[in-house]
Amino acid sequence: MTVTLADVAARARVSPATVSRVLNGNYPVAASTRERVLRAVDDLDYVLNGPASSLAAATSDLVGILVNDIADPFFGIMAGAAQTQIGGPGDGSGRAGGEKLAVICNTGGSPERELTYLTLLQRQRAAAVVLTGGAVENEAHQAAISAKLARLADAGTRIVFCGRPPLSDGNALVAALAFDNRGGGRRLTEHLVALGHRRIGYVAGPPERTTTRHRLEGHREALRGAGIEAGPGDPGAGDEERLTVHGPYDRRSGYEATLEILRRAPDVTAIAAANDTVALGACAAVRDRGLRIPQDISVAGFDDLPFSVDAVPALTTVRLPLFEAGARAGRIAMGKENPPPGGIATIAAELMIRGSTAPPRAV
Amino acid sequence: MTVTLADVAARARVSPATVSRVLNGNYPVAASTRERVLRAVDDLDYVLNGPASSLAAATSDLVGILVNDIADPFFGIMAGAAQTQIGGPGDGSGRAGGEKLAVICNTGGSPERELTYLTLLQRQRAAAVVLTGGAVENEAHQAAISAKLARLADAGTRIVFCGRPPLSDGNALVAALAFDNRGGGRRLTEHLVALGHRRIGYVAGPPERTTTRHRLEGHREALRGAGIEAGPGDPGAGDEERLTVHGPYDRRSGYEATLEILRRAPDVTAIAAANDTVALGACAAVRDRGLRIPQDISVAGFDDLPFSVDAVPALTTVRLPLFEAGARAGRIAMGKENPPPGGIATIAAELMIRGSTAPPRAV
DNA sequence: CTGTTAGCGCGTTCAC
DNA sequence: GTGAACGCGCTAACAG
Repeated sequence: MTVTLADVAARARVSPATVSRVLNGNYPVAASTRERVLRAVDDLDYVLNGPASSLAAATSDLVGILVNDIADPFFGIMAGAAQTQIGGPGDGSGRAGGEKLAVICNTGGSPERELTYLTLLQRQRAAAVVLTGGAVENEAHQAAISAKLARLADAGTRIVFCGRPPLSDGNALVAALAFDNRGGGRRLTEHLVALGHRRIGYVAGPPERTTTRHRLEGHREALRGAGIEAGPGDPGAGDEERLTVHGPYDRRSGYEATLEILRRAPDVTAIAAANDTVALGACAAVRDRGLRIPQDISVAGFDDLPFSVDAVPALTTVRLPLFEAGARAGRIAMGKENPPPGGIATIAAELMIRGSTAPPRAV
Repeated sequence: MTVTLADVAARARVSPATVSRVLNGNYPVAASTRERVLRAVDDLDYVLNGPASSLAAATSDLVGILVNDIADPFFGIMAGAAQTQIGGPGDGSGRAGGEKLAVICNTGGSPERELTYLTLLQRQRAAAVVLTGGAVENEAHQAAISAKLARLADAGTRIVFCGRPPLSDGNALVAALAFDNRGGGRRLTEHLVALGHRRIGYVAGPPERTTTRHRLEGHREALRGAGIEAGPGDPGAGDEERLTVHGPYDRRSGYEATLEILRRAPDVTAIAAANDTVALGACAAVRDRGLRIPQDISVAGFDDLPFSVDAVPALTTVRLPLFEAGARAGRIAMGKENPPPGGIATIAAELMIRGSTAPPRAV
């Protein structure tokens, strides 16, 4: 029923091995023979049997890209960029030569699903795996992931982190491209402080995520640097806790967290959000409370997603080179580019000052 | 080096066949034996060899989801929703039983890459393929896609369209979930007309996309219905052409197209955009020209992506149930739900009236 | 440069 | 309920 390599070989009057060789292109074959084979392939509409090929060669052309939430452009941009480097441009014939199959797997932020996907990719003997975005900070889970990655690496799967900090256990098999979330968070809050803000609300992400923690740490660093954050026992101690509200990385959470902050501390003059999506929700909450941005309250985000520049007023935020990072991760996964020295690169974050932040109202 | 079924069998003191049977669970096995086998699996950290398994069984657990642009939440939402139905919740062990591997493939809107991905999926003997979003209206390409899908279906791959119109050649092997883009476009423009608008600019998508065409057709239908669009020869004929500008589905294109429309026809009182992302660019352009929304110019979008409600003013748009449609497509692909009667279902679009549209200024 | 020969690891008949 | 044997379709040594 289905046409096999042998059928092609018969039609081209060559041996199966020769057909395999022209298809994989890794071996010298006479031009005339190759011609004949290719014609037979087209005539018969032959498509390689992937599983058989993978079994025999002990490798597959599958590359997995894991993301927390594919509906979030933060991940979509990185994953799409990685795919451009992996999938290859195609040759327009749809014949698909030595192309890799770059596929995106959506974990929904669940550690279990992340592990399941890794197992599935391991089962497929994936050529490489790219893990994007913040990790969940749970020791058991981290250990499980690390162990799983070690086995994958062992089996020849290349592992790349993108926008994700290196494993805490120093697993050296992994190349990591980490964003400077802490530095970005710090510079953002320094900017707010420089404008004159002293009471700054912070809408944080889910508490167990590395991204959340690093951005928040940067924020606090800046407060401490400005002498704003009080130590325990000082008057005003605990303020920083009161002004920080955690929640998922979505619009609604930003909306509600901001209302909560405004309730707890009506005198805040600025809100920093853990990412742009959340910041949008924060803006809505601020406006619904009848306050103007930035005259009454400044709002800032993080990531610089495409829509942020179109917010009204345009969102002050921290730009992460998502596309570039994704593309680079893709190239490393393909072996087209060397991993960074030491296996770890920190990618700079750039402060983008726009209209949503301004000096606080004179009191 | 790598542990195989035989190793597990040896450790459990059973035959390889028995191990295979407990792993696939489709065969009666004594409880005590199964117990022993599973323990051996865990002890040895055994992971099934996917390619070998697929080769022997002539099926694979791969399900492909094709999208035009994964950085666009329009696709991210649908693809993520489909994956929730396909990937299964996992059992928390990371062991991965009979799970399918749902993977997203980003075509970047290129017909060639679409074809290449289909070939790659065919090569992997994918269990199902979900194609999302508008198709490219090129006869040669349509035919190629249709032929390819026919072969896939032939090989037992289930095919589902999601937010994509059925094949024009009536390929009946495909279940199609189509959005009512035409009806949505019509109702949106009817809304503008009802507000009193007569000169309405239209920022269309790429001309070769079905989505673009259907939405535009709906728009024109509404104009004609209101007696606004003139026939050829009438005074004002060609206006509708002059007021329509095509471009990619991105923010920048919306910005530039809007500037162009404003240049061509400074008297337009409303701009309808082909989608929300484009509408955001349109809003920016309108504002940069010193015009207010909606007092001077109304702006409307399409899709009702999550950020649209947070635009200022909130965007009037047409809601498409992206998540629900994606999930349903996923279920059909898994065989958990029957295809719609006749293989085709049209999914309704709902007009969402918000602050960005209002009656035109009295002249 | 090309053909021949052996498996790759598992699912699936068959027997028992 | 379990084991033995065969073959899925292809690649990777070898020869030649």
